[in-house]
Amino acid sequence: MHRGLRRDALRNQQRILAAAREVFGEYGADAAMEEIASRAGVGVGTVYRRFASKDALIDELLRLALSDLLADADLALARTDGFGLHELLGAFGRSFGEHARYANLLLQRQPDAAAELAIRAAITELTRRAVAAGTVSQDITVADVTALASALRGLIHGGGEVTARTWQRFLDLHLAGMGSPPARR
Amino acid sequence: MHRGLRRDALRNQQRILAAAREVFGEYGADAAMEEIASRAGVGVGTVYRRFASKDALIDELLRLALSDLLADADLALARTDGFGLHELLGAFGRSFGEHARYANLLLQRQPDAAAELAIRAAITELTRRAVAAGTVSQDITVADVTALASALRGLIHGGGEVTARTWQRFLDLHLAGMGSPPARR
DNA sequence: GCGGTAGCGGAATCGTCATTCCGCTTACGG
DNA sequence: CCGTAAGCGGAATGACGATTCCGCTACCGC
Repeated sequence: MHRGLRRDALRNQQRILAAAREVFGEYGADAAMEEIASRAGVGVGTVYRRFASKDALIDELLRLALSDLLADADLALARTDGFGLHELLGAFGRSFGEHARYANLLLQRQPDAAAELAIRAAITELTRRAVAAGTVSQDITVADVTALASALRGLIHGGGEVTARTWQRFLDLHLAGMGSPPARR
Repeated sequence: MHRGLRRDALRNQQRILAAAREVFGEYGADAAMEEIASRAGVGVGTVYRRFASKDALIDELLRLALSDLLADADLALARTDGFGLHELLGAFGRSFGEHARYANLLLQRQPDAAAELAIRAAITELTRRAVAAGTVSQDITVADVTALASALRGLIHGGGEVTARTWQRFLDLHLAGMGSPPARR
C-alpha cells in the first residue's frame, strides 16, 4: 500500500496548481477547467481526481496563500522593537503582489476561518505593541490598520501593474500619516 | 413620429437600470439577464430591445457612473484655494461608496477613454495646484495621488461594509502623511 | 375612438462549461 | 519481471444562461 500519491500523480498535482494560478490569473473565475487541464498537460479527469470541484481547487489555492501569510505573521510577531506591525504590513504587500493575478478570485470566498482569526489576532497584538512602543500615534486603532491592509490590497489588486516600489511608497506615506517615525522598518 | 421613447418604454428603461444595479450588486458578473428582467418587472426581450447585450448594459451603468464623477471633478477644479485635490478625493470616496455593490463589475472594463482622460487631467492639474499652494508636500506626485485613489477604491469595494466615516478617516490619515495641513477640507 | 407602430413577453435555440464515467496505462512492491 | 490497483484521458451528459424571434398589446397622434 501507498502512504501518499504515486510519484507521477504528485507531479501532476503540482502542475495543475501552477496551471490553475496561471489560467485563473488570465480569465478570473470564468476560467475553464479544460483550459487548466490542458495547460497542465493532463486530462480534465485528472484534475477532478485530485480536486473535487472547481471550487475545491480555488479553495486549495487560497489555503496555500494563507499558509504563507501566516508564516509571515509569525515572523512579525517575533520582533520586539515595535516595528512588527510595519513588517506585517510589508508582508501583506508582498503576498498581495505575489498572488496579484488571481487574487481577486481568492478574495471572493470566505477564507479558512482559523487562518483569518490568526491573522486578525496578529494585527491586534502588533497594533497594541506599536502604540505602546510609540512607533505609531496613540490614536491609531486596529480598525485603522485593517483599513490600511484592505486599501493596500485594493491598490495592488486593482487595475494595472503595481510595482513593489509603488505600494511601498504608498505604505510609507500612510504610515507617516499614522505617526510612524521616519526611520521605520 | 416620436422624438424619444414612448413613456412606458422610458419607465421600463429606468427600472431595468435600477434592477441591473441591484442584481449585479448581488451576483456580480454572473447575474442572469432573466433575473434582471424579472426584477424590473419586464420580459428579457424588453431588456434586449433597450440594451444590445449584457455587456452593453454594463457599459451603460459605467457611463452613468463616470458622468457623475466628471461633474464632481469640475466642481473640484472650480476651487482656487489649493484644496481642490482634497475635494476630488472625497468625491472619489463618495462615488465609490455609491456604486460599491456592483463597482467591481464596472472596474473590469475599460472606461470611456474620453472620461478617463478628463479625470486624469483633473488629477494632474489639482495635484499641481496643491503642491503650489502647499496643501500637500513638495514631493507628492500624480503617481502618489492615483495610488491613493486606487487604494481608496480598494478599501471601499473590498470585503465588507465600509462606512463613509471609515474611508474618510483613512483618507485623512493618508493626506496627513502627504503633508496636508490638519485644517484641510 | 381608431389605426398603426413601438413595445412587450417569454418560449425556443445555441453554446459553453462543470462534472461524470469507464476502458486503457503505468508505477512500483515483491 | 509481474500483477494489480492507482492513475489517466477525454468523450458524453446535463445545466444553465445569453440571445433571438415572432405573435400579441397598448400607447399616441389625430
